[in-house]
Amino acid sequence: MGPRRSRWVLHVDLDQFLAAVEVLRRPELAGRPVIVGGRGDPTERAVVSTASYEARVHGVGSGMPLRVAARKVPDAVILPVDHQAYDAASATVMDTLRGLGMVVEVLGWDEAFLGSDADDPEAVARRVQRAVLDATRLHCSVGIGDTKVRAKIATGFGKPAGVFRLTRANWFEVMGARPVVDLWGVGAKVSRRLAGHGIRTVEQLAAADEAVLVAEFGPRLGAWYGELGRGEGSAVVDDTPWVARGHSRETTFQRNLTTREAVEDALRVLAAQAHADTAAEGRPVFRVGLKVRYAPFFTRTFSRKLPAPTRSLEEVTAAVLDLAAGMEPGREVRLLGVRAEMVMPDDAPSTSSTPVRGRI
DNA sequence: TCTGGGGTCCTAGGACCC
DNA sequence: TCTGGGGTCCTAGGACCC
Repeated sequence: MGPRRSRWVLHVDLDQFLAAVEVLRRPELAGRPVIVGGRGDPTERAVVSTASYEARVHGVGSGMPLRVAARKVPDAVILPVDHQAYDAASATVMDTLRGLGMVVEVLGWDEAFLGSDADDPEAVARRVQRAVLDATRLHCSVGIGDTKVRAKIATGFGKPAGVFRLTRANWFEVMGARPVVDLWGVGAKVSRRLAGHGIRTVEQLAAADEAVLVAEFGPRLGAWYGELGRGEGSAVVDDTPWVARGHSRETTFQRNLTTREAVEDALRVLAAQAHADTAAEGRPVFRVGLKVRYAPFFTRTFSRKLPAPTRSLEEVTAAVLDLAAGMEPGREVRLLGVRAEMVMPDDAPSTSSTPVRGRI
Protein backbone atom coordinates (compact mmCIF):
# COMPACT_ATOMS: atom_id res chain seq x y z
CA MET A 1 0.00 0.00 0.00
CA GLY A 2 2.82 2.41 0.81
CA PRO A 3 2.45 5.62 2.79
CA ARG A 4 -1.11 6.71 3.56
CA ARG A 5 -2.55 9.69 5.37
CA SER A 6 -5.78 8.71 7.03
CA ARG A 7 -8.28 10.32 9.34
CA TRP A 8 -7.13 8.40 12.40
CA VAL A 9 -3.84 6.96 13.52
CA LEU A 10 -4.20 3.99 15.87
CA HIS A 11 -1.23 2.90 17.93
CA VAL A 12 -1.38 -0.70 19.07
CA ASP A 13 0.88 -1.80 21.91
CA LEU A 14 0.92 -5.27 23.46
CA ASP A 15 0.68 -5.27 27.25
CA GLN A 16 3.80 -6.54 29.10
CA PHE A 17 4.62 -8.38 25.88
CA LEU A 18 7.59 -10.57 26.80
CA ALA A 19 6.17 -11.50 30.19
CA ALA A 20 2.75 -12.19 28.64
CA VAL A 21 4.23 -14.55 26.06
CA GLU A 22 6.05 -16.43 28.82
CA VAL A 23 2.90 -16.74 30.91
CA LEU A 24 0.98 -18.09 27.91
CA ARG A 25 3.24 -21.09 27.59
CA ARG A 26 3.55 -21.55 31.34
CA PRO A 27 0.04 -20.88 32.65
CA GLU A 28 1.09 -21.70 36.21
CA LEU A 29 2.92 -18.33 36.21
CA ALA A 30 -0.31 -16.36 35.85
CA GLY A 31 -0.65 -13.86 38.68
CA ARG A 32 2.97 -14.21 39.74
CA PRO A 33 5.69 -11.57 39.38
CA VAL A 34 7.53 -12.50 36.18
CA ILE A 35 10.76 -10.81 35.08
CA VAL A 36 12.32 -11.42 31.68
CA GLY A 37 15.94 -10.42 31.19
CA GLY A 38 19.39 -11.56 30.11
CA ARG A 39 19.92 -15.27 30.53
CA GLY A 40 17.56 -15.36 33.47
CA ASP A 41 20.40 -15.39 35.99
CA PRO A 42 20.23 -12.50 38.47
CA THR A 43 23.88 -12.95 39.45
CA GLU A 44 24.97 -11.97 35.93
CA ARG A 45 25.53 -8.57 34.34
CA ALA A 46 22.14 -8.08 32.70
CA VAL A 47 19.03 -5.90 32.90
CA VAL A 48 15.27 -6.36 32.92
CA SER A 49 13.69 -6.44 29.46
CA THR A 50 10.09 -6.70 30.65
CA ALA A 51 8.46 -7.16 34.03
CA SER A 52 4.89 -8.31 34.54
CA TYR A 53 2.49 -5.94 36.30
CA GLU A 54 2.80 -8.08 39.45
CA ALA A 55 6.54 -7.32 39.46
CA ARG A 56 6.11 -3.66 38.51
CA VAL A 57 4.13 -2.89 41.65
CA HIS A 58 7.33 -3.63 43.56
CA GLY A 59 9.16 -0.99 41.58
CA VAL A 60 10.76 -3.23 38.98
CA GLY A 61 10.95 -1.85 35.45
CA SER A 62 12.74 -2.16 32.13
CA GLY A 63 16.42 -1.35 32.20
CA MET A 64 16.89 -2.12 35.88
CA PRO A 65 19.82 -4.42 36.69
CA LEU A 66 18.54 -7.97 37.11
CA ARG A 67 20.45 -8.20 40.37
CA VAL A 68 18.50 -5.27 41.78
CA ALA A 69 15.17 -6.57 40.49
CA ALA A 70 15.76 -9.93 42.13
CA ARG A 71 16.48 -8.24 45.43
CA LYS A 72 13.30 -6.17 45.23
CA VAL A 73 11.09 -9.15 44.42
CA PRO A 74 12.62 -12.25 46.03
CA ASP A 75 9.80 -14.55 44.90
CA ALA A 76 9.90 -13.37 41.27
CA VAL A 77 10.20 -15.87 38.44
CA ILE A 78 13.18 -14.71 36.38
CA LEU A 79 13.30 -15.98 32.83
CA PRO A 80 15.83 -15.68 29.99
CA VAL A 81 15.03 -13.59 26.92
CA ASP A 82 13.79 -15.97 24.20
CA HIS A 83 13.99 -14.03 20.92
CA GLN A 84 12.53 -16.78 18.81
CA ALA A 85 9.39 -17.05 20.90
CA TYR A 86 8.76 -13.29 20.76
CA ASP A 87 9.52 -13.12 17.04
CA ALA A 88 6.91 -15.78 16.42
CA ALA A 89 4.29 -14.16 18.63
CA SER A 90 5.02 -10.76 17.08
CA ALA A 91 4.64 -12.14 13.56
CA THR A 92 1.22 -13.57 14.43
CA VAL A 93 0.12 -10.25 15.91
CA MET A 94 1.28 -8.25 12.88
CA ASP A 95 -0.35 -10.69 10.46
CA THR A 96 -3.58 -10.39 12.43
CA LEU A 97 -3.42 -6.59 12.19
CA ARG A 98 -2.78 -6.73 8.44
CA GLY A 99 -5.75 -9.06 8.11
CA LEU A 100 -8.01 -6.24 9.31
CA GLY A 101 -7.54 -4.37 6.06
CA MET A 102 -5.77 -1.27 7.41
CA VAL A 103 -2.29 0.04 6.65
CA VAL A 104 0.09 -1.39 9.25
CA GLU A 105 3.43 0.22 10.13
CA VAL A 106 5.41 -2.07 12.40
CA LEU A 107 7.38 -0.20 15.07
CA GLY A 108 8.94 -3.08 16.91
CA TRP A 109 8.20 -6.46 18.40
CA ASP A 110 5.10 -5.29 20.19
CA GLU A 111 3.97 -2.07 18.54
CA ALA A 112 2.39 -0.86 15.33
CA PHE A 113 0.60 2.13 13.86
CA LEU A 114 -2.61 1.57 11.91
CA GLY A 115 -4.39 4.01 9.62
CA SER A 116 -8.18 4.18 9.67
CA ASP A 117 -10.85 6.37 8.08
CA ALA A 118 -13.70 5.03 10.21
CA ASP A 119 -16.36 7.26 11.78
CA ASP A 120 -16.04 5.44 15.10
CA PRO A 121 -12.35 4.80 15.84
CA GLU A 122 -13.11 3.40 19.30
CA ALA A 123 -15.11 0.64 17.66
CA VAL A 124 -12.17 -0.07 15.37
CA ALA A 125 -9.85 -0.17 18.39
CA ARG A 126 -12.09 -2.67 20.17
CA ARG A 127 -12.17 -4.79 17.04
CA VAL A 128 -8.37 -4.73 16.89
CA GLN A 129 -8.09 -5.81 20.52
CA ARG A 130 -10.57 -8.63 20.01
CA ALA A 131 -8.80 -9.88 16.88
CA VAL A 132 -5.39 -9.88 18.57
CA LEU A 133 -6.79 -11.60 21.65
CA ASP A 134 -8.55 -14.26 19.58
CA ALA A 135 -5.47 -14.96 17.49
CA THR A 136 -2.84 -14.93 20.24
CA ARG A 137 -4.53 -14.68 23.66
CA LEU A 138 -2.48 -11.53 24.18
CA HIS A 139 -3.96 -8.25 25.39
CA CYS A 140 -3.11 -4.93 23.84
CA SER A 141 -3.86 -1.27 24.41
CA VAL A 142 -4.81 1.11 21.64
CA GLY A 143 -4.18 4.82 21.35
CA ILE A 144 -6.25 6.85 18.92
CA GLY A 145 -4.86 10.10 17.58
CA ASP A 146 -4.90 12.57 14.72
CA THR A 147 -1.09 12.39 14.56
CA LYS A 148 1.35 9.59 15.28
CA VAL A 149 2.74 11.39 18.32
CA ARG A 150 -0.71 11.77 19.85
CA ALA A 151 -1.68 8.18 19.09
CA LYS A 152 1.54 6.87 20.59
CA ILE A 153 1.16 8.89 23.77
CA ALA A 154 -2.54 8.05 24.02
CA THR A 155 -1.74 4.36 24.37
CA GLY A 156 -0.14 4.92 27.75
CA PHE A 157 -3.44 6.24 29.09
CA GLY A 158 -5.23 3.15 27.80
CA LYS A 159 -3.03 0.61 29.54
CA PRO A 160 -3.74 -2.07 30.37
CA ALA A 161 -6.06 -3.46 27.72
CA GLY A 162 -7.85 -0.15 27.18
CA VAL A 163 -8.45 2.50 24.54
CA PHE A 164 -7.75 6.23 24.78
CA ARG A 165 -8.28 9.05 22.30
CA LEU A 166 -5.88 12.01 22.19
CA THR A 167 -6.35 14.67 19.52
CA ARG A 168 -5.93 18.39 18.95
CA ALA A 169 -9.19 18.78 20.91
CA ASN A 170 -7.93 17.40 24.24
CA TRP A 171 -4.14 17.57 23.84
CA PHE A 172 -3.51 20.44 26.24
CA GLU A 173 -6.20 19.37 28.66
CA VAL A 174 -4.54 15.94 28.98
CA MET A 175 -0.85 16.76 28.41
CA GLY A 176 -0.42 20.48 28.99
CA ALA A 177 0.56 20.38 32.65
CA ARG A 178 2.68 17.24 32.36
CA PRO A 179 6.48 17.30 32.36
CA VAL A 180 8.15 17.32 28.93
CA VAL A 181 9.78 13.98 29.66
CA ASP A 182 6.36 12.38 29.15
CA LEU A 183 6.70 13.15 25.44
CA TRP A 184 7.86 10.49 23.01
CA GLY A 185 11.37 11.56 22.08
CA VAL A 186 12.22 13.65 25.13
CA GLY A 187 14.45 11.94 27.67
CA ALA A 188 16.20 12.98 30.84
CA LYS A 189 18.99 14.93 29.13
CA VAL A 190 16.81 17.03 26.86
CA SER A 191 14.40 17.54 29.72
CA ARG A 192 17.21 19.02 31.80
CA ARG A 193 18.41 21.27 28.99
CA LEU A 194 14.86 22.54 28.47
CA ALA A 195 14.56 23.23 32.19
CA GLY A 196 17.59 25.48 31.79
CA HIS A 197 15.36 27.72 29.67
CA GLY A 198 12.50 27.54 32.16
CA ILE A 199 10.65 25.00 30.02
CA ARG A 200 9.27 22.21 32.19
CA THR A 201 5.77 21.40 31.01
CA VAL A 202 4.33 20.39 27.69
CA GLU A 203 2.40 23.65 27.35
CA GLN A 204 5.55 25.64 28.07
CA LEU A 205 7.35 23.71 25.34
CA ALA A 206 4.46 24.28 22.95
CA ALA A 207 4.65 28.03 23.54
CA ALA A 208 8.45 28.24 23.53
CA ASP A 209 10.22 30.58 21.14
CA GLU A 210 11.48 28.46 18.27
CA ALA A 211 14.63 30.56 18.01
CA VAL A 212 15.52 29.53 21.56
CA LEU A 213 14.96 25.85 20.79
CA VAL A 214 16.96 26.05 17.56
CA ALA A 215 19.83 27.80 19.32
CA GLU A 216 19.88 25.09 21.98
CA PHE A 217 19.31 21.97 19.86
CA GLY A 218 20.03 22.85 16.25
CA PRO A 219 17.74 23.47 13.29
CA ARG A 220 16.02 20.11 12.95
CA LEU A 221 15.74 19.00 16.55
CA GLY A 222 14.84 22.48 17.79
CA ALA A 223 11.91 22.82 15.43
CA TRP A 224 10.86 19.25 16.09
CA TYR A 225 10.72 19.65 19.88
CA GLY A 226 8.40 22.61 19.44
CA GLU A 227 6.05 20.55 17.30
CA LEU A 228 6.24 17.76 19.83
CA GLY A 229 4.99 20.07 22.55
CA ARG A 230 1.93 20.78 20.44
CA GLY A 231 1.39 17.09 19.64
CA GLU A 232 1.84 17.86 15.99
CA GLY A 233 3.71 15.91 13.37
CA SER A 234 3.17 13.24 10.79
CA ALA A 235 -0.11 11.37 10.43
CA VAL A 236 1.17 9.23 7.59
CA VAL A 237 1.16 5.50 8.22
CA ASP A 238 3.58 3.68 5.95
CA ASP A 239 3.67 -0.09 5.54
CA THR A 240 6.77 -0.07 3.35
CA PRO A 241 8.99 -2.79 4.84
CA TRP A 242 11.82 -1.41 6.93
CA VAL A 243 15.31 -1.59 5.45
CA ALA A 244 18.00 -1.82 8.11
CA ARG A 245 20.91 0.64 7.86
CA GLY A 246 23.25 -1.74 9.56
CA HIS A 247 23.66 -4.57 12.02
CA SER A 248 25.64 -4.70 15.21
CA ARG A 249 26.60 -7.24 17.82
CA GLU A 250 27.88 -6.43 21.25
CA THR A 251 28.69 -8.30 24.41
CA THR A 252 29.11 -7.27 27.99
CA PHE A 253 31.54 -9.74 29.46
CA GLN A 254 30.69 -11.34 32.76
CA ARG A 255 34.31 -10.75 33.69
CA ASN A 256 36.31 -7.91 32.18
CA LEU A 257 38.81 -8.81 29.49
CA THR A 258 42.38 -8.08 30.47
CA THR A 259 44.52 -9.24 27.56
CA ARG A 260 45.05 -8.19 23.96
CA GLU A 261 44.46 -11.78 22.82
CA ALA A 262 41.11 -12.04 24.57
CA VAL A 263 40.01 -8.76 22.98
CA GLU A 264 41.02 -9.89 19.50
CA ASP A 265 39.34 -13.25 19.88
CA ALA A 266 36.11 -11.59 20.98
CA LEU A 267 36.27 -9.11 18.11
CA ARG A 268 36.64 -11.89 15.55
CA VAL A 269 33.49 -13.54 16.91
CA LEU A 270 31.51 -10.30 16.95
CA ALA A 271 32.70 -9.33 13.47
CA ALA A 272 31.63 -12.72 12.14
CA GLN A 273 28.17 -12.36 13.71
CA ALA A 274 27.61 -8.83 12.44
CA HIS A 275 28.92 -9.80 9.02
CA ALA A 276 26.60 -12.82 8.89
CA ASP A 277 23.63 -10.53 9.59
CA THR A 278 24.56 -8.33 6.65
CA ALA A 279 25.32 -11.31 4.41
CA ALA A 280 21.85 -12.69 5.14
CA GLU A 281 20.48 -9.56 3.48
CA GLY A 282 22.89 -9.88 0.58
CA ARG A 283 24.07 -6.30 0.97
CA PRO A 284 27.69 -5.13 1.05
CA VAL A 285 29.23 -3.35 4.03
CA PHE A 286 30.62 0.14 3.48
CA ARG A 287 31.49 1.14 7.03
CA VAL A 288 32.47 -0.65 10.22
CA GLY A 289 32.32 0.50 13.80
CA LEU A 290 33.93 -0.62 17.03
CA LYS A 291 32.47 0.09 20.45
CA VAL A 292 34.58 -0.33 23.56
CA ARG A 293 33.41 0.01 27.11
CA TYR A 294 36.36 0.15 29.47
CA ALA A 295 35.93 -0.68 33.13
CA PRO A 296 34.28 0.57 35.15
CA PHE A 297 31.91 2.17 32.62
CA PHE A 298 33.57 4.42 30.06
CA THR A 299 32.48 4.04 26.45
CA ARG A 300 34.38 4.95 23.30
CA THR A 301 33.49 4.40 19.66
CA PHE A 302 35.60 4.17 16.54
CA SER A 303 34.38 3.85 12.99
CA ARG A 304 35.81 3.84 9.51
CA LYS A 305 34.49 3.92 6.00
CA LEU A 306 35.98 1.10 3.96
CA PRO A 307 38.00 1.90 0.82
CA ALA A 308 35.20 0.16 -1.09
CA PRO A 309 32.02 -1.69 -0.09
CA THR A 310 32.68 -5.36 0.57
CA ARG A 311 30.94 -8.67 1.19
CA SER A 312 34.11 -10.22 2.58
CA LEU A 313 34.26 -11.35 6.20
CA GLU A 314 38.06 -11.11 6.05
CA GLU A 315 37.93 -7.44 5.06
CA VAL A 316 35.36 -6.61 7.71
CA THR A 317 37.38 -8.41 10.39
CA ALA A 318 40.61 -6.75 9.29
CA ALA A 319 38.99 -3.32 9.49
CA VAL A 320 37.67 -4.05 12.99
CA LEU A 321 41.08 -5.24 14.22
CA ASP A 322 42.63 -2.16 12.68
CA LEU A 323 40.23 0.08 14.57
CA ALA A 324 41.11 -1.82 17.73
CA ALA A 325 44.66 -0.52 17.37
CA GLY A 326 43.24 2.74 18.72
CA MET A 327 42.23 1.13 22.00
CA GLU A 328 44.02 2.12 25.14
CA PRO A 329 46.42 -0.68 26.04
CA GLY A 330 46.25 -2.09 29.53
CA ARG A 331 42.71 -0.97 30.33
CA GLU A 332 40.22 -3.61 31.34
CA VAL A 333 37.40 -4.07 28.86
CA ARG A 334 33.82 -4.54 30.00
CA LEU A 335 32.10 -4.54 26.62
CA LEU A 336 32.99 -4.89 22.96
CA GLY A 337 30.70 -4.23 20.01
CA VAL A 338 31.01 -4.40 16.24
CA ARG A 339 28.75 -2.61 13.81
CA ALA A 340 28.51 -3.10 10.06
CA GLU A 341 26.72 -0.48 7.97
CA MET A 342 25.31 -1.60 4.68
CA VAL A 343 24.90 0.00 1.28
CA MET A 344 21.23 0.93 0.87
CA PRO A 345 19.31 -0.70 -1.97
CA ASP A 346 18.45 1.76 -4.77
CA ASP A 347 14.72 1.47 -4.20
CA ALA A 348 14.86 2.11 -0.46
CA PRO A 349 13.07 5.17 0.91
CA SER A 350 15.64 7.84 1.76
CA THR A 351 15.06 9.14 5.25
CA SER A 352 12.15 9.65 7.57
CA SER A 353 10.65 12.90 8.78
CA THR A 354 10.78 11.83 12.40
CA PRO A 355 14.17 12.32 14.06
CA VAL A 356 13.72 9.80 16.83
CA ARG A 357 12.93 6.47 15.34
CA GLY A 358 14.23 3.71 17.54
CA ARG A 359 13.34 0.24 16.52
CA ILE A 360 13.93 -3.11 18.08
C1' DT B 1 21.32 -0.18 42.31
C1' DC B 2 25.79 -0.66 39.25
C1' DT B 3 24.34 -0.03 34.96
C1' DG B 4 21.95 -5.20 28.10
C1' DG B 5 21.55 -5.35 23.25
C1' DG B 6 20.00 -3.72 18.85
C1' DG B 7 18.66 -0.04 16.50
C1' DT B 8 17.96 5.17 14.53
C1' DC B 9 18.91 10.02 13.72
C1' DC B 10 21.19 14.53 14.72
C1' DT B 11 25.06 17.69 15.60
C1' DA B 12 29.64 19.42 15.63
C1' DG B 13 34.21 19.97 14.14
C1' DG B 14 37.99 19.18 11.08
C1' DA B 15 39.73 18.19 6.41
C1' DC B 16 39.58 19.31 1.92
C1' DC B 17 38.19 21.62 -2.30
C1' DC B 18 36.78 25.51 -5.13
C1' DT C 1 51.24 37.41 3.36
C1' DC C 2 46.90 37.03 5.20
C1' DT C 3 42.36 35.79 4.64
C1' DG C 4 37.22 35.08 2.42
C1' DG C 5 32.97 31.90 2.23
C1' DG C 6 30.52 27.81 0.92
C1' DG C 7 29.96 23.01 0.18
C1' DT C 8 30.79 18.10 1.08
C1' DC C 9 32.74 14.22 3.35
C1' DC C 10 34.28 11.88 7.39
C1' DT C 11 34.41 10.67 12.27
C1' DA C 12 33.08 10.95 17.19
C1' DG C 13 29.74 11.62 20.36
C1' DG C 14 25.10 12.27 22.11
C1' DA C 15 20.36 11.19 22.75
C1' DC C 16 16.52 8.45 22.34
C1' DC C 17 13.53 4.26 21.67
C1' DC C 18 12.05 -0.66 22.52
